[in-house]
Amino acid sequence: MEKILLVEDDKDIVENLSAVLKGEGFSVCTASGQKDALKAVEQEAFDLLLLDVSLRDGNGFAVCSAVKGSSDLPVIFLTASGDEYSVVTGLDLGAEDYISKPFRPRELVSRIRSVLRRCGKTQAVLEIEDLRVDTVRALVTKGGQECFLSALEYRLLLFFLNHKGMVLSRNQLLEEIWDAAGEFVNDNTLTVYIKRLREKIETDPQNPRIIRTVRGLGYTLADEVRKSGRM
Amino acid sequence: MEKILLVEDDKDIVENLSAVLKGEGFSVCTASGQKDALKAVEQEAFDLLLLDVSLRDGNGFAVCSAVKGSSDLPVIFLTASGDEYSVVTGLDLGAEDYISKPFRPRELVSRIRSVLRRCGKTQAVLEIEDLRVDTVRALVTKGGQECFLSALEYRLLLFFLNHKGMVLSRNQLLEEIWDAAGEFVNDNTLTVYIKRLREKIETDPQNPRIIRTVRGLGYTLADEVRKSGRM
DNA sequence: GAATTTCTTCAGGTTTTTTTGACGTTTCCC
DNA sequence: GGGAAACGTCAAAAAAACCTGAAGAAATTC
Repeated sequence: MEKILLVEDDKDIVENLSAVLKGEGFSVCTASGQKDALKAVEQEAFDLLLLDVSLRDGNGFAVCSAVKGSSDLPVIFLTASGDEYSVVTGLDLGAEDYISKPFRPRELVSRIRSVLRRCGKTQAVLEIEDLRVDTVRALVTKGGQECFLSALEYRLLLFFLNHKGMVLSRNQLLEEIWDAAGEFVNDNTLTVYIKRLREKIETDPQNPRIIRTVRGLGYTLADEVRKSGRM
Repeated sequence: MEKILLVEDDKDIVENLSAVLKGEGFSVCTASGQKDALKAVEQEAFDLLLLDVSLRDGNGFAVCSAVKGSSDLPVIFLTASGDEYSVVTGLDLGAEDYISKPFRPRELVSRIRSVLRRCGKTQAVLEIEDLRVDTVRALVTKGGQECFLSALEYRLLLFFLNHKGMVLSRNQLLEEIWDAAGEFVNDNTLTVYIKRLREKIETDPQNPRIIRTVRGLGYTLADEVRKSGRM
């Protein structure tokens, strides 16, 4: 799952885009100003930066320069319509692409995909134990046998794989996987999905090795599989 | 892999474009002046020439004339924005297309692909199972029998073939096949087309092997045909 | 300008996924 | 042990995703 940092200070756009991108299977973080953006880039490893040209505390160019100076993180600018100057500047600063507002979400997604592909940021295969996830084909296999996951099961697994070793709280998971449209879902939905996922990917679903419960805190996908259950 | 010669003397552009094109799977050589360009064309066989109109040692037209005089190498001009005169001259000289700066990398890539296809410089025959697509003649056959596809059906199939193995989301397909002109189409249009395409190219349309549905994620064209469906 | 083909949409059906609520089990603390 | 919270299980209801056939628009062809 590719991580995108969206830097934009129009709340409506943030909300809308966030939902769309999550729906398309991206992991989205947001920042609303230059400072936040730079801090986020420093702290976390993103695969792509979606950068509004006009921010309250200055323009996006500064952010782009800073980022490009210290990494090869791909950048897509969001520009106001017909703002030729920004386009030129953006591309000069090494941005990979730009898109003018108003844009169709679909088109943006397609641009994002294209840029990610071009920059080789699309991680193709994730593995843990005898479980293999081919993210290009959306193909999950366990010991060579294909596991047929539903869309949400797949998304959940992907999120775990991209946060190996971290304990993910129930809330965090509900937000990331379900909150795409801003709705709330029953807390138990997550529990059910964990169960289903375990049934499909664990060797012994009653005694889960891959997705472990950390009582009171959440769930975690074992970074490396330790020998025994209990500690 | 198609070989492109990029003739341009702005170092930044060269660097940027080079990276983009390489990222998209092209082989790129560069030349910064008329002389270099002509020498390169003589010495190596390219599939396409990307030619800046304004070069330090004269304009790109001379290069174009020379090249067109002795070969059928396709040419795309890079022109300064709004420079109508160059556009006309370029096309008069037999150039296949032009694009004005500043341009979106993605757009250039799509133009390049389009020109290559038009000029038959791209892979001519695509195959899967007993299905053969001759992209030069736009001829599709299944087990020797011709399939009569409509323009959109053909475009859809081609897109699948060029993205073998990838799961393509409905949005992505709508964007690529339908949304090019900015219009929206009903989501079901895609569904209907998938059905029609399957009826024409699948051995058993009820049980599609070539274009598979990945519920919740999209469709995919199997890059190798696996034995069975469900397990 | 009528006929034909292609494209798009609609309405309805089928299947699968997603969500939920009721109830069981484990864990922890008093 | 009793009780409360956290987590697990199950099955049924609700919703979404996908498929299908037909019919109205739009474009092409003759």
